[in-house]
Amino acid sequence: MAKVITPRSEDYSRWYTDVVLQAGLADYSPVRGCMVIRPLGMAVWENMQKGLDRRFKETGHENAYFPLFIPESYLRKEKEHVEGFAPECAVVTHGGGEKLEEPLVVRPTSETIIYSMYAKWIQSYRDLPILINQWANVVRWEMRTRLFLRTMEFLWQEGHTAHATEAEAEEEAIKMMNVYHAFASEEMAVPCLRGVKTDAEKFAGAVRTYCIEALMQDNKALQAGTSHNLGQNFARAFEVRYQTEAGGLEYVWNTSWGASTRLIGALVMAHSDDQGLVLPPRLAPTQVVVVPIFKESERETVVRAMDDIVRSLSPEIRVKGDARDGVRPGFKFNEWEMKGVPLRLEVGPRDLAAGQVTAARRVSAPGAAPAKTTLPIAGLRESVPALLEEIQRSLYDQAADRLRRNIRPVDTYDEFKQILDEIGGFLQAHWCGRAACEARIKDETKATIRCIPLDPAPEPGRCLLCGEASTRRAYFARAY
RNA sequence: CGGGACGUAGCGCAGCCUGGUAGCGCACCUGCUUCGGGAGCAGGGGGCCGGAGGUUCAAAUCCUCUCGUCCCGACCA
Repeated sequence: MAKVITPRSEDYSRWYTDVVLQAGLADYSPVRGCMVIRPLGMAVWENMQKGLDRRFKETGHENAYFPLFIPESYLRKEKEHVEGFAPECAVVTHGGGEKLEEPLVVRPTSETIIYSMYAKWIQSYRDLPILINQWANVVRWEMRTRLFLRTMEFLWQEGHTAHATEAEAEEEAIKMMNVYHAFASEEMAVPCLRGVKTDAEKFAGAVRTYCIEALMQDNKALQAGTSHNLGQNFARAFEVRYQTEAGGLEYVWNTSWGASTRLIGALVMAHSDDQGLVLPPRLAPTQVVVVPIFKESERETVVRAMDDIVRSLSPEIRVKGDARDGVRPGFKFNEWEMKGVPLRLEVGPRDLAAGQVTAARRVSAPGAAPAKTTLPIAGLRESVPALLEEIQRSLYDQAADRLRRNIRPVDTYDEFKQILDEIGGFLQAHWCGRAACEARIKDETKATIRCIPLDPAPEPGRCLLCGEASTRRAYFARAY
């Protein structure tokens, strides 16, 4: 990548787009606002799917699939839901050359169609809980779009559960927020804040929305996953009732939770640099690339050594050998760095003579110079996995350190505005709990309440804006 | 829909002010030499200069209209 754009510069947005396009994660589509996910981006998404799906299964969920088209009337059944989503819906009015009797909405989210089915499936308390997830695409007619972060169509998973009790639904909603949090930390190496949304920021139709919030390298926040306690709102709208053990008839309690291909955007903005994409080893489609270095006369020996190394690491490690002709090693180095491969092994005659390879990490340990090291060929099966783990850990540590340094308690509105403008990051400030104060702060500073921590250490204070009594701090930030 | 910018080769751009044979870099094709951090040389292919009208002997260039894209705002996983 020829560009030298620092992540904190004013060209951050341009830098992000360059990284995505040049690494080959995605491309613009002929339809404005839509995105083509290229094989590299899809492979990252598939790895994310594996990690999330494993966690969903471990917590007792099953996958199912519901239709893309939703009768328009379904969306109207829940008042807040339709008000929240109607403006961004794509609607099909014609099919088979005829005008449809009832327009079909292309799902912006699937609560309505799924809960209409749950109404058929649930009769008794013995049918509960229902714990279902679906992997799908959804469409939201966005005004302004950005690759991965906001596109008109995106891929995601949405979990939809039904429970017999309010407490069980609440527990589920919090559990799934924690699943997202663990996934982001352990696999994406992206540390996140956890908490609950304010009423103004919550999902249309939810009682409470829990979320995880990540911090990007330009110090703007990004919502990375949400989990909603829907109460009985949709159960009432779709008549989802069950007979209790005692014989009574009750509405079920629902949750829904989702995470999308936006996570790929989060991954890029959290780790990548001016060399291009940086992928954490656990999600990298290619974890190790082996680049042979040779003069023509040495070709056969060196390529054979490369093949041996690739074979010895497979299939536990996702490893590729790059024996392409006509491309010089320096070019390959830069290309694989641009594509985010976490670890590169260089094999040349000098290395072979010494029984070793030269190892170059895509990102060095914090503070360390980006120096190359050598590894004995005989021990690669042990040293490479260990090195990948170390890389994964150090990526997380760097991001966690950056997050920690960019959470600041703030007590006056002037200081709040100053830090927002000059530094950004998360600001912990007291808030009285009134929507009017929240709205005015958003209006005047573009900062929103990203979340309120679940277990705040009680701390009396005064609202940032109005000065009324407050018992805890909320996290504010400018966000994507 | 408000405010700003821009449409010239696949991509990125210069040329426009001051009208006169369509250019550069990257990419692509051929050949040789190269190969431990984005190779060098030589040769080559590729354009309705977004579209329409006008002015002119002559328009990428000047004028009018139009279409489209991008950025900033309102909406948002």
